Amino acid sequence: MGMNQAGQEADAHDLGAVFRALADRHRRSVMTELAADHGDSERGCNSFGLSVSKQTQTHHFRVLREAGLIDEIDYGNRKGIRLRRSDIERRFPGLLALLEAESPAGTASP
Amino acid sequence: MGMNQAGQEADAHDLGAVFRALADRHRRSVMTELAADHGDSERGCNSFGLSVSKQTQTHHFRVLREAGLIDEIDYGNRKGIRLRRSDIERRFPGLLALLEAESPAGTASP
DNA sequence: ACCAAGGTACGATCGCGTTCGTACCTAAGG
DNA sequence: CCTTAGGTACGAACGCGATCGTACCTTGGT
Repeated sequence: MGMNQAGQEADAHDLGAVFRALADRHRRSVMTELAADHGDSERGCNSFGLSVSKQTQTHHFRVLREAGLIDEIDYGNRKGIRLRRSDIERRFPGLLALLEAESPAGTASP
Repeated sequence: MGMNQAGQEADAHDLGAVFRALADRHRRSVMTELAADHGDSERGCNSFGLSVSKQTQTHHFRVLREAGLIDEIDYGNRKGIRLRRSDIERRFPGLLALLEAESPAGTASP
């Protein structure tokens, strides 16, 4: 029983925390990628190509989690990142669309 | 001819600048009030009740202007603040709705 | 002309967030 | 068991942004 879904924040009540989270370049790029993937597949935290140390990555993902934007699934020695799409859409409708529009493939939709 | 509409930024190209601008408590309260006023009336910069010095107010309004969120109309010894609603809606549809939802009177609509 | 009110420019301070170094933990594999 | 890979905890350094003090400018009133 070492595995749990530790870390889920109750909710993103605070729009300020969300804006502060999205003010950072790296965190915004993570959210942009997540928002663009409508399949909401679970991602590894190395799959974002962040050019910072792993300690800093830990910091950034924590900020995103505490803002209620992502879930971090703890597998012990691995970590899964999942977008809290439905929660975000409920509290802040349109926010993910703003991020998706910033995606490199944002306007490319056959 | 001392009066001009000095200071209009071309546009809010950068979503990062917008999020950074809205990350601050005082600037966000200004934008919340502006977003809630659908009449888009011109406001004086003292009408927001910001609890900071006037130098700091100058700073905050400049950040909002440089992010493309407001226009500052220069009357010489007075200043007018106006929301760039149509521009914001075009570039970042839904953003003002997010802010308006945070308004104290957000859900109160007769 | 003078003065008061509102605003800006420049500079300094100060706190917070980002970043990384070191050390430690956990699971998977030889 | 030991090693390796991924992740976290703690703490320090660094930079940037928020804030204000001082000084100066502009307009309107007296």
